[in-house]
Amino acid sequence: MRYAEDHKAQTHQRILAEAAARFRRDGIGATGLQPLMNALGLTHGGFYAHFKSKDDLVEKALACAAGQSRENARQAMADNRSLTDVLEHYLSREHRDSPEKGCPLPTMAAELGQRHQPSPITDELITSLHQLLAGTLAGIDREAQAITVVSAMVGALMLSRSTHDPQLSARILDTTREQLKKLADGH
Amino acid sequence: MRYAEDHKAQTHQRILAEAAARFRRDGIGATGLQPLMNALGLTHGGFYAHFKSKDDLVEKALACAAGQSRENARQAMADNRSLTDVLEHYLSREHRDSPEKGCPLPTMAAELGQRHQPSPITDELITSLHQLLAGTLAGIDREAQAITVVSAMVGALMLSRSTHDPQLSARILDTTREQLKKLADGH
DNA sequence: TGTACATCAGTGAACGCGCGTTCACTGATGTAC
DNA sequence: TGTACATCAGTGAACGCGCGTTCACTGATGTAC
Repeated sequence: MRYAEDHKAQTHQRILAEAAARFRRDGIGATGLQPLMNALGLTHGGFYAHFKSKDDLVEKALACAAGQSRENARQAMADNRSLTDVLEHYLSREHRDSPEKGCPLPTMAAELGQRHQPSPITDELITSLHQLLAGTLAGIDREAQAITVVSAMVGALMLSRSTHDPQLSARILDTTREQLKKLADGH
Repeated sequence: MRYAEDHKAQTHQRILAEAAARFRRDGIGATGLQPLMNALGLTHGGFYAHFKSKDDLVEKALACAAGQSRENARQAMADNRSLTDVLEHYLSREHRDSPEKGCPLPTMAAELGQRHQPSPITDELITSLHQLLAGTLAGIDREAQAITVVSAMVGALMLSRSTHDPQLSARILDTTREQLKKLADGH
């Protein structure tokens, strides 16, 4: 069959979106191309009409997820959103339970460090989070505090996902969130 | 050849130690049994004389690494070590650059959350860190602060390993360390 | 002292499987004449 | 209007590879008689 003019571009985007979701949910190594394509109703052979290799997909899917993250950050800064707002979103049950829609760092940071050819996207992701948080803080220490808050946010989310004990998971999430909120009024 | 009486037990321990190192350095999924055994001068077939399966090894190697961690924590508490001491050890260049000898959480936490049959060892690791940090803090908030500090420590170490930019890596490590030290004198 | 046998940590070929990747092909459509 | 051809997104068999796992075997030693 002949397809609509933008059909291939649409398929390309669908692969990208599905990959961005799976990489964030399962990690890069645990995500196979065959299951990914099948989930979209396609066969695996067609993949290479869209991407040079799995590595190419990783790069582009990460850029896609990072773009969403950066857009979120931009929006939050434009809205002049508070530290409390950001924390209540990042350290929420929803974010913990839907990694496929959230921040790539808690699931992927460990794997990204091991990649042979490093990409600047990891750094951009981290620094865009640093900037977002610095925007919610005040005082001469705000940049240093922002770095610490980001470390705590990413760490807490990862740890709250790592345990199968619902109580421990909730305690990490809730306690870290409430403790970090205290930084809002100039510590 | 006939071996010394404890020869097999020694080999068992060597496999365990090598696995505990590789899991922490490369992650579980990226660690193959064949390369692991070859690194010890053995062939892969012999593995199953020592462990039921890779999953069995993961469980026992994690218990081994967690035991070291717990022993570290016990020692630190017995020595009445300060928050500064703990932070300078955990958020050091050495710890960042030698994951195979350090805390399993920054490398493995994301993978551990995905495991089919959960083990209590992840939780024990996290709570033993919580207790260690609570011991270095004072005030009514010390337990809550301990949870936040552990999140920040694990997050900062993972993020400092995830970037290939030495400056960003050092900034995350140093800034988080110095910021967290401020909690020592009752915030 | 010498021979036959038991022990057992480790060997290495083989298994099925899923991975990333390649490629000749399909088949519905648009275009040319 | 009808036929031949070009297009091209997607198909699916096949590739080599490393994985976890199994198992018949090796070969140096200790033991029995």
